[in-house]
Amino acid sequence: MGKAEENKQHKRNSLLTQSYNLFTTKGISDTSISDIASKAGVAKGTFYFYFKDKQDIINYLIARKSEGLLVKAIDNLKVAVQTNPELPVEEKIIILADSIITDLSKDPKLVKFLNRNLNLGFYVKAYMDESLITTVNVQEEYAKIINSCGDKWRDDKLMLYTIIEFISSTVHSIIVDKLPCDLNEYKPYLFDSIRAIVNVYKI
Amino acid sequence: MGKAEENKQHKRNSLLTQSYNLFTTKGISDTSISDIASKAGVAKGTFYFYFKDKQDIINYLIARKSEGLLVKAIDNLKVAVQTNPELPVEEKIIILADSIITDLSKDPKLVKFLNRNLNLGFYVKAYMDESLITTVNVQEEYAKIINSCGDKWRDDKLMLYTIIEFISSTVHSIIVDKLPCDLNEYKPYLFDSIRAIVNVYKI
Amino acid sequence: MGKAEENKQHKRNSLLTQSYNLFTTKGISDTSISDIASKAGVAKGTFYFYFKDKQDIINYLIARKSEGLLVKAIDNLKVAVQTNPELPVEEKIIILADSIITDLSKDPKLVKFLNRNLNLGFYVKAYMDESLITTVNVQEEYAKIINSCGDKWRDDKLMLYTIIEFISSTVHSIIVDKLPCDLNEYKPYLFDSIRAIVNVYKI
Amino acid sequence: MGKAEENKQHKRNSLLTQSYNLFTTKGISDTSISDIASKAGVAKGTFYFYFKDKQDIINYLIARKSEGLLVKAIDNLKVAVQTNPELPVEEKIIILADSIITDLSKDPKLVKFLNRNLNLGFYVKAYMDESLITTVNVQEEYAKIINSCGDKWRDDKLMLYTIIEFISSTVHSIIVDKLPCDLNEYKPYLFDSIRAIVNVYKI
DNA sequence: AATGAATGAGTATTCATTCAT
DNA sequence: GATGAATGAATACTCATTCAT
Repeated sequence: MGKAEENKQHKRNSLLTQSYNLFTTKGISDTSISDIASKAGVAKGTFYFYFKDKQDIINYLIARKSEGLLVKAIDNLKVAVQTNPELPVEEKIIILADSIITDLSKDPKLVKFLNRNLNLGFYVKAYMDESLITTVNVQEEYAKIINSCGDKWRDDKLMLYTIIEFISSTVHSIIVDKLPCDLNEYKPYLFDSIRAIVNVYKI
Repeated sequence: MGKAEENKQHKRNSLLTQSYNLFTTKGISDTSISDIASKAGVAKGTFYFYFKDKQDIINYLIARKSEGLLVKAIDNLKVAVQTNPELPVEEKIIILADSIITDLSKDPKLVKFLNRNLNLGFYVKAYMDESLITTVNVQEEYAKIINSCGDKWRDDKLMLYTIIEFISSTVHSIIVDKLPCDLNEYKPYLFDSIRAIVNVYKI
Repeated sequence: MGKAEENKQHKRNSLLTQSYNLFTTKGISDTSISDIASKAGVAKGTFYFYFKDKQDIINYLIARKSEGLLVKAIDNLKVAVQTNPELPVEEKIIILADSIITDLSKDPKLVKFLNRNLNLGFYVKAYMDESLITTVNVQEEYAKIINSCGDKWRDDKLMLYTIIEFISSTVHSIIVDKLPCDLNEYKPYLFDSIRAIVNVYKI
Repeated sequence: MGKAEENKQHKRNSLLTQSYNLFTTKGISDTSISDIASKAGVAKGTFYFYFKDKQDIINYLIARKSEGLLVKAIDNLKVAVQTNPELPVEEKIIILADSIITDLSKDPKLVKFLNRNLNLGFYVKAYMDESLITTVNVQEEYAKIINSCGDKWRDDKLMLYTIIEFISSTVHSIIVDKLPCDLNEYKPYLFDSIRAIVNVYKI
């Protein structure tokens, strides 16, 4: 990567970082492109050199942020497996879910920003390649985990979709609106529900 | 209700109906108050006599539409119970869910409009009273159904919350984006998952 | 016309007048809607209440201005006819043409603004009714003049179209660019040409 | 011409060709320098190496296109003269006019692009030399034709100016707006009018 | 209760042009 | 000769909201 290319990456990153800050503090619709550009220290037109429009940068951010959560969850799982190699799949998935939920609960602004769109980071390829340095292929990693045990599945992709949707939607109201109850109160139900869903997909 | 009062209700209804049509065809952000007023045949200023702003009318619409779904589901359940009085709770809930999902699948524009906010129609009281003629108290009815059987629950409200979030989030992507699979393909998994979740909440 | 209606007409007129001044001094594309609104003493949004966009107000102006020329030419002809009632058609048309050309030569900015679009004021009905107070129907008047004599025509409307195009295009370069010669030098040729064209259309 | 020089000419030509395509399909004001550069396969900055700005390239195009029409008309006339050497001037001019009109009627986009500016190709020297390979001096050729006969003229240049303006303005509306009548219907009047104008300039 | 004229802040977006490489 | 990243001024247009009638 030449010096010019480095500089481009740097500006692009600055736009992503600053826009995320503005989106989560002022709100998406109250953040103008002008705001973003000036916070990032570039001219307004420069924004349009790097991103098509506001939705474009939002999509990159969702991808980036949700992939971050998913990658960190995998890392946490790997550690847990080292100390306890014989974990059943359900418990592996619970560990993943717990990692994600814990991170989200620490960052309500992120929850609000993702707005039940966690799945976008998992499924929508379009926004992943360019913005991320990670070489981890998230989908592949999750497939590995699910299929590393002796269990057979009715449809493993559908199970993952279901669980991610389940987590991101139930947790959203609880973290953002603190309704209908506290997260800690909800967690046991949530984890039991996840275990139950996993069992539905087992043959 | 005097003639004047009737006229007011009529205008209010016209605003609600026409705004829903515009929201679902042009999209919410591409629909202006001006559009709504002119379609409803009233002056722009009149809109503000009936509703605070755009979000206000949206909330009334979500309440109206989702309550409609929930009420219809109860009706369908009542019919089913008449022919089969000994239905277990799980199956009652499946009948409710099936009614809601079937209605949603027939009306993708409604799904898009509700945008995973089905719960709003269930929980947010504020927008219910004025806009609806129904005298059915939805929450009460659901409580009755769940507790009409011998089963005891760890937390019946939380169960309902969980199931409604679960349905509205998983079904949203499937109906709107037709991803990751077809609704008919997903239904068996969905119903099995609901049954599993119900069991989680049983003592 | 109520007071409110009068006020509206006044604002509309102010927008037309001020925009014409700006268009002819700064040029059309260098005049912004903002400029027009502020000169007319109204808010930017108010411009859009009266006119669709810049082209809309331009069309009204062209109609207004070119109709003005055509109406004045008729008036001049009427005077000439009073002193000399037996004028042949050719000479009547020359008097009309002379009136138009004389007015144009006194106002090069108008020539530039009309930009060979004199015909628009004659043919395009859409922009005439609202902006003009005149009750003179220009087209009808011209038809009367042409058919007031014993002559028969192959196609009187086509003749008029031809002559107006002829005048507005040849005179444009001469007045705006002062090329290829002076207007006074060109006039005899122009008038002879008009007479010749008139003869072409006589049966 | 060295290889580098050839390459330059090639790029210049590409810019001219591609900009003409864009101007006539998207319209002049909806075509940006960026569009032109990318279609021509060069960088944005390169455009400015070859042309001053948008108007500059437009002028070259008008010159190129209208000179093309005028040159082709001369060729057609030469052929006609071979079979019929005793043609009177009027008819020679009609042959030229017919050639130009026929070409224009086949290419309404060109008519729209030239926008009554046919004369630019005839008179404005500035844009002729560089862009054209033709060694034909159009003005000279036309002078030759007009003076090849026994006739004497009051002012031959003015006649030519008048006729070209006359053709380009009347034909413009007819081809672009299809108003006030069809070209074929108009042609006899047009040709008769041209003959009449020619006679006006004869001594 | 209803109107609709008026507001003017606000925003996205474009684009010609420059200049360091 | 060529590039394309960067600029930032410029502009059209929208729209929620108000308020005198």
